[in-house]
Amino acid sequence: MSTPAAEVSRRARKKDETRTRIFRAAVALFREKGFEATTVDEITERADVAKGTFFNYFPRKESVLGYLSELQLAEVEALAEEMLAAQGPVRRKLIELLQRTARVYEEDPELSRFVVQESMKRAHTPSDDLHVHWHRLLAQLIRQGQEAGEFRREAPVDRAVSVLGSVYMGTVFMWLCCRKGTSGCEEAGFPLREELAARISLVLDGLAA
Amino acid sequence: MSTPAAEVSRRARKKDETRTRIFRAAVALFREKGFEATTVDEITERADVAKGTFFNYFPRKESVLGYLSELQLAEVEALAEEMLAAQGPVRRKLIELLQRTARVYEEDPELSRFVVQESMKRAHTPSDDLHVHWHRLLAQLIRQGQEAGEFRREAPVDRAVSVLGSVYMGTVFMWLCCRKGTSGCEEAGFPLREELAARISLVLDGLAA
DNA sequence: GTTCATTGTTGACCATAGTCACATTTGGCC
DNA sequence: GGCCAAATGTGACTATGGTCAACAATGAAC
Repeated sequence: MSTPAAEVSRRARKKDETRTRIFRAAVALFREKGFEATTVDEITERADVAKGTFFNYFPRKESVLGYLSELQLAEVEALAEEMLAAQGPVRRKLIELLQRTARVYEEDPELSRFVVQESMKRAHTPSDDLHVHWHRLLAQLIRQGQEAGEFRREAPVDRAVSVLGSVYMGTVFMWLCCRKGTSGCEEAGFPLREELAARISLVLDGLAA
Repeated sequence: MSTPAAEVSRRARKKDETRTRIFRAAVALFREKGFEATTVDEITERADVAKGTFFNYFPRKESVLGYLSELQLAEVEALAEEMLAAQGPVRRKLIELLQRTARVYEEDPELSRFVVQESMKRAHTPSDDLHVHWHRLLAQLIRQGQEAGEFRREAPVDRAVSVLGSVYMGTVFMWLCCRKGTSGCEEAGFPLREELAARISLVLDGLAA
């Protein structure tokens, strides 16, 4: 073919395969022995590539976590569109969206702690496409609420998104750090989805009397 | 003396001196060349101690940042007490407290980014005395607001503190990442104290109509 | 099938955070 | 002063994340 073979040239395929192999090996090891305890050497050994190859695909060890959260966010994107299109009070849709998004962390909280930490580092750099997109989706939902007369129109949408985002991230991260079994926390922590709903409700209703 | 010499034995003094010398050298270097670009070797060289000594006082390079934020928080503590005792609407006191607390980050935003990042890592572990204390101070202020009839009594104090804390941290961190000159952000960012006040107000008044 | 630029792979190499067994200092006790 | 246990200091050493110059595979053009 003389065209650049729209993403299916042998090269592109091999490249994708290699990235996936490295990614899979890395995540598997992270789950088995923890993020910090896993070395890049172990990852490349399991993925059957040289060490240098790892850094061709992921500039830093932590970048694997970034890629993981990209995949996770992609899954949630469909959900967000669904919520935007759904009927019913925006308040309920907002809370349900965030609750269902948070579910992914419940699968592997230990690893998620590092994923979220990495996310937070990048979350606020305006050049991060991932979070810009997420921000935009939330913004649409808020605007929907304003148009429906459910939310106050004076509140700037961007500010509202930032506040809700902070509360979402803060809640998730606290839950990840406070679960039973986490070092420095023997007590049972709190139920993530319930607390998330409660805190978002608090923001919606306001603390003032 | 036969008593343990209430913290002023020669040993204790020397220990303190050494810790301070290491701390000062570290912070000076962080400001000069950035946190990541500074090596532990450089720090110990400037402080005139062996490398191992550094790790006697700070288990990890990042711990220096933790100690720095302890010192900063201690300064702010007096301010918090002052606010608790002051007259006037709790809303205003709360906003002023957070605004004035945030000021410390404006002095050296570049370094503060790492300080705050480190803080966030520890912020949510229940065993961190520093943040427990901060949490308690905020809680007292909120309770004051409830008793004055300014804040809703149904809202659990702990939840309110967590929400306000998340918004505070999120705002500060976003500002630190989005200032003019930060990589990936040419635009001017936003004025920290104004945005902080606006977001806290949003939480107090609620987003719902 | 030969050539060649481009893209991808490799592993020896480097920098540095963090460890540890040993040396030194301290201060209480006789 | 001389002794000792505990606290503190030391720097050679290790482990590991990350770099890079050389090398190999690829595929387009002829």
